[in-house]
Amino acid sequence: MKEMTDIHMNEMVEMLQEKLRNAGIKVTHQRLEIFLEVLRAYDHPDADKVFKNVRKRLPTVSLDTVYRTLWLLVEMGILQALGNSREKTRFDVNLDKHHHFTCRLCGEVFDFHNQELSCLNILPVLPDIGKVEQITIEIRGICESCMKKQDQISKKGVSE
Amino acid sequence: MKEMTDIHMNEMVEMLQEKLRNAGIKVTHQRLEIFLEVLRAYDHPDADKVFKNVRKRLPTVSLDTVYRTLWLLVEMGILQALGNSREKTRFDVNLDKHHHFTCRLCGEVFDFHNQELSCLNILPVLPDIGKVEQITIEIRGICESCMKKQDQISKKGVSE
DNA sequence: ATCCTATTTAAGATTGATTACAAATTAGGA
DNA sequence: TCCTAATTTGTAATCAATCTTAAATAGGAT
Repeated sequence: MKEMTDIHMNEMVEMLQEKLRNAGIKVTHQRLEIFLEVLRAYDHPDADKVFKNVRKRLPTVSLDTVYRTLWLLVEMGILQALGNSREKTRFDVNLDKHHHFTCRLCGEVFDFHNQELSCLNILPVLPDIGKVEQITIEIRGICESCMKKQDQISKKGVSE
Repeated sequence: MKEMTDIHMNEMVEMLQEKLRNAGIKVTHQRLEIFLEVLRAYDHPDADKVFKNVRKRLPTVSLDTVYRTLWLLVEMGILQALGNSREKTRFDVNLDKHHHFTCRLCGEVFDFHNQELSCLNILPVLPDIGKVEQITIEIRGICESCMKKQDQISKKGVSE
């Protein structure tokens, strides 16, 4: 799917090294190999698959390092994590079309309605991909109540 | 958030009873109480929260029953499960705007681009809710390759 | 009301992903 | 090169969720 020349890969790894250095984070061969593995992957590998493949080149790498590195790269905006499997499954009465806003601070989930989202016109069949059965739209951010709390804290910090 | 009168609740419970009976599934007070608990909840509770609250009324209910019932109701289309916490987290190089199509049969994830999705105009601040930081759109369905496999199987079944 | 079967309970074991910890190693500046 | 704090390693723990078994319970068809 994703064509990636060796030259392009080298550029990406150099970019990573620079970002790490700028952030004062050590450039270890583990981190580079783990990043390379995700780059190289045609699919979207899970942590265990990355672990197994990196092990072929670094036989002593630990699963822990793979997890820590992957999430580090996500925090740095270099990778993205698909799905929200770290959260517990929540259950909701299946009423009319509505969407969910999850606060990343308190974890609360709020319903909201949005004309544009509800009227999304996704073809029932995506060419060359498959048949669409379900569209999930999840919005994440900070809820009003948590924003107010943050404001109060930052005001306190300034006034002191 | 979700206003639900007692009358409305009764209607919903009757609807559930009818659906259970039509499906030949026994109407137990456990199932009704668990459904009622999700109905009553202003938020979107996880299984453990449902369990703890139902226990207040049915002190002997087991966690196992709560899980079984919640997923039963999801299968019947009466509840929906938020998030995909049953799947492992996958990692992807964070390139340009693209979306993901997950095949529910083989689990493969495919990238695709969609003008309409990429140009979605969500307000950065949802009134009365909070600040938007991230929009995730996940499409689920059956990929081409799995559809072909299914076709072959059904043709085989007919020709025999 | 009776009977058959689905369902629930209880308590524990299991799975599978993810994270925590102490000890050993290493990157990178002085 | 040396030093030190950051990082990694290997193992063990955690956590949600599921399964197991056997016994008890309760729907609902007749």
